[in-house]
Amino acid sequence: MAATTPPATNLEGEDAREGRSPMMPEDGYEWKKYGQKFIQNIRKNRSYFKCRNRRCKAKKRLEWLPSDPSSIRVIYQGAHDHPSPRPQSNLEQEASARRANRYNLANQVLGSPSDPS
DNA sequence: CGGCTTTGACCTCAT
DNA sequence: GATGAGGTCAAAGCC
Ligand SMILES: [Zn+2]
Repeated sequence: MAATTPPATNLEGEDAREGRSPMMPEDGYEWKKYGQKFIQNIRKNRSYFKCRNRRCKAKKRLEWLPSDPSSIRVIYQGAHDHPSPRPQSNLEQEASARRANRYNLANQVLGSPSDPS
């Protein structure tokens, strides 16, 4: 194999930083990731997000199976002190609000592709 | 320069 | 009293 060591052609690119952890799901707010841990209790991966606003105590956590990173569960904790600086989608925005109303003002669970229960 | 992401270490609570 | 799990903060690196 002559070990050519392709210098320029970065074909194999280690740029494959994708698929590791779910990207920041913009749901209408800005979040800052501050931790990630594997929960043994449910055998799931958990990502911890905090609202960009220091005044806001709203937190968000992403939970997904290491075997199925496609299905992500979003758990919102706390409430915001400021309106959404990021209009997401009239349709989804209403849906989100409706869901929150159905569950709690600070404790909702969203399913990724298809919501289970 | 600022801001965000990632990992490790540290803290706390329950058993 | 110690351990494990869960949760949070800080520092470094990168753009
Ligand atoms: Zn907020």
